[in-house]
Amino acid sequence: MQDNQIYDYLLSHGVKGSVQRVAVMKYLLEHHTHPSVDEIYNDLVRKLPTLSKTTIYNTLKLFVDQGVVRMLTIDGKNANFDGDTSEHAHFFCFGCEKIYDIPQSKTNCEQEISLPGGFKAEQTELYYKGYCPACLTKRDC
Amino acid sequence: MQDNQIYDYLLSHGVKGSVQRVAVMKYLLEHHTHPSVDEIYNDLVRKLPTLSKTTIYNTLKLFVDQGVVRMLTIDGKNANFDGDTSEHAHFFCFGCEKIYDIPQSKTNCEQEISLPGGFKAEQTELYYKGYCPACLTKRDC
DNA sequence: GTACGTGCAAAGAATTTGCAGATAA
DNA sequence: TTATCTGCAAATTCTTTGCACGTAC
Repeated sequence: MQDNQIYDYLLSHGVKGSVQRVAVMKYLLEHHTHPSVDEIYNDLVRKLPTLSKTTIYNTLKLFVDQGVVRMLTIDGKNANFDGDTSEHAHFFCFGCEKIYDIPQSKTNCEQEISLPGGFKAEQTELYYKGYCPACLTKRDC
Repeated sequence: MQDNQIYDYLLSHGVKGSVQRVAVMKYLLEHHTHPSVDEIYNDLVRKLPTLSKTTIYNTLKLFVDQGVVRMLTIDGKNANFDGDTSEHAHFFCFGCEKIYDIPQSKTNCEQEISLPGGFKAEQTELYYKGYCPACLTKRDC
């Protein structure tokens, strides 16, 4: 994906671009690994040697506030980030500690409807935790 | 609720009791406020002046591992704890930053079924985020 | 007396803040 | 120019660890 496409993508979400911001957004669009701040930083600092972790924090906070990126708190330790804002759930594997995308249809979880008592949800996060197929095989259970 | 009932409740979940453990469990059963480590500590230290925050951490970790307590990572900052392990979702209000319980029926979210590709979920967490009725009124929207 | 629980102090890790220099419109 | 963005260093906060003492069976 071209940098100027990403620049426009950010602009359309109310975020002014910069070399660093485009790099972070590009990273999230190309890596569906739900990276942590550290992972993003360690990968990007090779291409942008002067990059600072503060900038990663600033950038991700901005992206999350503008709704360009989702923050996941599934692993209980670090925050993880997802450039895919379409409706889907996440699965955290206790074995390999990776986060997997899980399709989430209205049929699977009708989350918009029927919140009682006037609660109004702007976001929904559905987290599953357990063992992924590969780790299940290793453990024989 | 009597301390010895709580002692037995813990024992039935494989946790040996102690003054501190019973106090923490009692606190969680009596306060449905989804408290953080600090809130639990600050309240309990008045009754148990020698109480240490390390003990709260140790105790909660033990409880979560044994499935007596649920850990919530909904607020993105601190961990919160819930002594109610029955199936229900949580709602985090951006205004008052409180966590509310939300009924979660199979109809609302059929989470056990149909995880694709052999994923096997042991836990499910459904988080809503938005504004609670009181905060919605204040903001007029 | 042996194993386990508790609590202090220190260490470690993650994130935020203050501010000065760099950059872009 | 003028506002905004970046990045360093320090500060803060949250959580974990190591270890000595206490407690219970």
